[in-house]
Amino acid sequence: MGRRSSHTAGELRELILEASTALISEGGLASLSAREVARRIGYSPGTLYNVFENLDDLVLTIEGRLIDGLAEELDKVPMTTSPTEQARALGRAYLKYTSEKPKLWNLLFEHHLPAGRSPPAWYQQKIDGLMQRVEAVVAPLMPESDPADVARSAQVLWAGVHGITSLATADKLSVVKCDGAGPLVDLLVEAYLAGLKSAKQG
Amino acid sequence: MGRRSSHTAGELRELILEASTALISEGGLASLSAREVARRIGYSPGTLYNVFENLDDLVLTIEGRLIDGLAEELDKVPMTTSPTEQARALGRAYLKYTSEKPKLWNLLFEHHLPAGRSPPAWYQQKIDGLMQRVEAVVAPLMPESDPADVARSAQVLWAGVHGITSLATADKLSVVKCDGAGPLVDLLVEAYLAGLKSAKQG
DNA sequence: ACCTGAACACCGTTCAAGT
DNA sequence: ACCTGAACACCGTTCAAGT
Repeated sequence: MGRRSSHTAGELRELILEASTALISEGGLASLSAREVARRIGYSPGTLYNVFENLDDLVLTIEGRLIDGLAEELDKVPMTTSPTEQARALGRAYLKYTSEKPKLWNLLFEHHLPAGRSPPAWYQQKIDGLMQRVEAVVAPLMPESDPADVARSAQVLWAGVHGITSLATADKLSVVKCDGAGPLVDLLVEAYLAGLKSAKQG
Repeated sequence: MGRRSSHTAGELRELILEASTALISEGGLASLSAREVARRIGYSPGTLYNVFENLDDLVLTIEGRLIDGLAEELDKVPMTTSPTEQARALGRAYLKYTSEKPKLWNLLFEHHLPAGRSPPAWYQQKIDGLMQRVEAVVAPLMPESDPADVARSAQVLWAGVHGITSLATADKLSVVKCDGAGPLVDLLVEAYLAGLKSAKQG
């Protein structure tokens, strides 16, 4: 049929991303299919491949937006309180963001590139950006420690919060009830940071 | 062709599970397909459906074996040392088990039942069994606390270790280098438990 | 330049038909 | 009783052909 021109290239791209995001939000990565996206936006399957290299490319783009969205939420956390309070707020923000659209966030863990391929450089940069936000909060709590120790402590804190939210939103590993995850995040942040302090003093 | 009888029902079941496990170990859940399993064991696709209800049923069976395998490893941890040392050993055992076959362990998080369906009762029981092992180690550290607090503390510890191993074996979220995960688990266990103690005393 | 739709090589699952 | 293989309804991706 040839050019349709009812949408600009940018609009078409947005249409595809919106439809894909909606599908994943409802049923996870397994519900995403190029043909279903094409159906929903009224184009043929081939059109997706004019805009994205393939489904992996499309999914990576969505993942990038998810990470950006979390970074924005973390930036809203006020930095005027005590470091421990900041860390708790950071953890709560992570929990809130990821449990509001759990299937979408789960995309970061469900989706794997084919064997040899590694994620693009911008992807790792976005992840690093998240980590830096955590380090900035942990650093004041460890004034005597070198940067490598601060980085490790931040990684552990981050991973711990991730672990709680991951198990809370998992449908099969419900060692944690989703409603009760908030207090668990608080407990982790408080006990872990208290332990860090006492170790440094002792 | 009719009956082949070169394998008993039990042998056939084992053949299917072995081929499936091999496929997942190599390329994750995405690499599993009923047709490929059938090809590898020299049967037709339909045969799988005489043995398992469907692929979800097959995958749940594999997941059950993975959980059992982890439980066995945890049971090898000596219970003669201090509770903190036991907890560290438990965390290390989890890390070792899950990072030896990361794609296989990832199955528990990649695989989702269809919308309405929930996992069988035995599944949750196996998960509970794991949690009880952690609680048994945490309980002596919190002699003054009621069982609910012990349970929550154990959940947080478990989730934290899971978070570290999860990020260490993830191919895209490498906030944690896989080699360096051991010390991070130690750090989490030690700091968190130290923090728990000081909170109880304070 | 942009989009289509047929084509190719795959899927999961069912079930009548064969031995 | 057990197994097959064709059938159905799907996939991702490509690309010659159309406007």
